[in-house]
Formats: sequence, C-alpha cells, structure tokens
Amino acid sequence: MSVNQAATDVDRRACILTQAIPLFAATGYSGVSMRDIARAVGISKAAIYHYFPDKQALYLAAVEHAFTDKVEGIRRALAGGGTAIERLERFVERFTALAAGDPDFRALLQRELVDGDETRLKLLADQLFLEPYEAIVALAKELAPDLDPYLLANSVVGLVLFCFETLPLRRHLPGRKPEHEKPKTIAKHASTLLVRALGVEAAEPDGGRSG
Amino acid sequence: MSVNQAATDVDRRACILTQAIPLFAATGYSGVSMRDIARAVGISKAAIYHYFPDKQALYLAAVEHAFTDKVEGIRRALAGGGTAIERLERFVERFTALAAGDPDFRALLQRELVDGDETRLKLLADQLFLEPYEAIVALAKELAPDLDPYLLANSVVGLVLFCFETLPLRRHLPGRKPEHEKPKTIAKHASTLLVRALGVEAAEPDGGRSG
DNA sequence: CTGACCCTAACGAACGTTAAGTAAGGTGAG
DNA sequence: CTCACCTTACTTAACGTTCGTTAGGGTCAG
Repeated sequence: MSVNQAATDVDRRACILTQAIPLFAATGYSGVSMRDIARAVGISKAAIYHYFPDKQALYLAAVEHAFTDKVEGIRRALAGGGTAIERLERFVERFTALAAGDPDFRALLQRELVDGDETRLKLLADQLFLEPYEAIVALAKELAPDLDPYLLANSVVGLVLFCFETLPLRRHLPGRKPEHEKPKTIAKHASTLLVRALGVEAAEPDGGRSG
Repeated sequence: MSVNQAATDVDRRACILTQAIPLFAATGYSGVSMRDIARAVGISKAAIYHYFPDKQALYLAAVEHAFTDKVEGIRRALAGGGTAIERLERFVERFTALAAGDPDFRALLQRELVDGDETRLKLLADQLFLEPYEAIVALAKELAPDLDPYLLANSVVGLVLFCFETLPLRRHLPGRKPEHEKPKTIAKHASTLLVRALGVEAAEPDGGRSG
C-alpha cells in the first residue's frame, strides 16, 4: 500500500508541491532538504528529480503554486460594486480571512519578502501580484486622491498582514487576548482605522453602535 | 600583522558578532555557515568556538546584540512631552529613521518573526521588547480610548515596517518612485494616515496645505 | 521495445563540531 | 634574571553527518 495520496491528487507533481509548501513555509529554503520533501510525499529523493530539475526549481514552483490560488482569492475580494469605502471594507475582511486561513501562504510571503532574490521577486511581481496590486492602487486612488495611492495600497495590505506577522511575538507580550488572533477582530480593527482616516462615514451593515 | 581589527574593537567576541549580524540578516540562520563567519572575521572556524559554545548561541547573541541598540533608540523616540498626537508623530518619524538606517536590524526582525522558535521569541519579548511595547501601548491608549490599544500599537509600528518589508517587491511593481524609499516620505505617509484616523487636528510644524 | 516512473546506492561537497597542537604572555619559585 | 608552568587565543586537520545531485537499473503500461 502507498503512504501518500498520489493517485487521489491531480498527479505526483502536484502532490510534491502540496507537501513541499508547508515544509518551506515552516523552515525556509535552506531549512528543508530534498530528503524531507521525499519523506513527506512518501517517495525517494531521486523521484523528485523526475519532476523538477533541481531544488531551486522545486521551490519556485512551490511558491508559485501556493500564491496563485491566493491571488485569485484577492481578485475576488476586490470585485463587486459599492462605494470606495464599502469596497475597502469588503476587501479588508476577505483578505484577512484569506490570510488567516492559510498560514503557509503568509509564511512563504514573509520569507520571500526577506529572502527572495531579484529574479524571484520580479517573477512574483510580474506574473502574480501585478493585477491585484493595480486593483488595490486604483481603489486607493478613489479613497484618497490627495495621498500617495501606492503607499496607501501598501498600508491597507500591511495593516492586515502585520497583525499576523507579529502574532507569535505578541503572544509573549502583555495584553494578549484570544480575540487578537481572530480574523474578525483583525479585520474590524484595520477597517476602523482606515475608515476613520479615509472617510467620515463608515458602512456598517451588520449592526452599529449608537454614537 | 593581523588581518582584522580585533584590537580596535572592544574584543574579539564583539567583532565576531558585528561581522555575523549582516550575514545572518542577509541569508538567515541556515544560510550562514560557521566558515562564512570565520572568513568575515578573518579567523578560523574553530576560534569561534572559543567564544560561543555552538552556532545557536552565536546566532542568539548576534540577534540580541543587533536589537539592544535599537530598543534604546525606540525608547528615546518615545520620550519627551507634548500632546498624544505630537508624541505619535515624533515616534513615527524617529522610528522610521531608525528602521531606514539599519537594514540588518529590519531583516533580522523579519526573520525572527517568521523563523523564531518559542524560546527565542519569549526571550526577545521579555528582555528587549517589553518596555518599548508597553510605552507604545500606553500612547495608543491615550490616542484612542475606544480602540484596542494593543492592536493600535501594532498598527503604528506595522505601518512603518511594512513599507520597508515590501520595498524589494514593490521595486518590480508599477508606480514606483524614488521617494517611496526615503524615510521622510514613509514617515509622512504613516503619520498622515494615523493622524487622520486618531485626531482631527494634525500638528504640522513644517508648513501645511490649505483645505 | 519504448518510455514514463521510481528505486537503491553512491558521489563529492559542505556542514557543525572537536581534537590536538602552538605561539604569546603572564606568574611564581629558585 | 631565568626557567618552568599555566592560561588565553588561536591554528590546522580531521571527525561524522547531511547536503544536492546523479548514475544505473528495475517495473509496468501502451
């Protein structure tokens, strides 16, 4: 009997990527050996070289594989109508849920930001992040014509992601509450901050405080 | 004659740390070998073991060494009087300058956030970040009593740091301007956003727009 | 038979770490 | 003063392990 679910997956190549992603996310490129990946998949090291020319190519494919799904999710989070503020709040909420639901994606992104060489970052920028980035920038232009839209777009994403980035550290700092880890709380906080900064009138469809 | 500046440094131990920090910042723990560090210092690998029991201890000492100076800088950035908004703006400006001036610190911090195990993060939290964190949280409480001060404190720091984190990626995305890399621009953007969200009246000593 | 798929076994290189030895400098006894 | 002795600070050389990668062969469907 086989140890893995190769047959149930699309194919072996996809299975290798699926198994490699959490490993690379957890300990990074140099922290994962071909042996580790082979063990996770349940095949020999040499078998991996049947699908990928070397470790670098496997890593790149894994990162692309992990990011493409998410980029599609971001695109959807940006779709739809409403005022700029409404679209901002919808994006923040969905993007937060997206980030919360996939720690591997978050870790890989963090690692690429700090570790990625020019080639890889250029590839990620051109092939994956370009479209959603421009969409967020367009939203930012609508939200605050007097602010730099590129920096604002970056801040919107950063307000969400940085919450997750610092979570393992903040767990050891005072004032920690369980709700700080919940996507709802994070999205609400980021939304509130942004809406206060960018629009006087906030859209609160799910019940509002009296004030 | 000696190849390094051991005598000019406080001592060899400090020299090893000084040389190791940029290496660890650039390629991470597993990306740097004891041979690399020894070569950078100009001594043999074995000599390092005279000062540090193993690689882990050297890495931990390097991280602590790199962070202690910065924490002192953050403390100073938070000192001084004025209104809460004024203190916020001063902190953002100085913290941005601090982060901009030391890419190694930024990289090491990013790496620890994504890579640091529980032990190391707990140590960093208790021994280094506790005091400045509480100070920023206290400031956040003043700024917006109705918001979660811990999340707000995190957002203040994140608005600055995330700009630097994404810089290597944004270099390959459209809309890139040289001023996006300048600390003045980053600080101004974060300040503007925060002041708009947290206080109606912004303190703008260097000339204000009409509006 | 062919080609896709996968194995075992091994390659050389690099890894963290240690053993053993040495040059330099101080210290105390004679 | 000098010689033996110890410690400090380092060296070279090697330890065993793990690394990425490959050679060579086996199996099985078409």
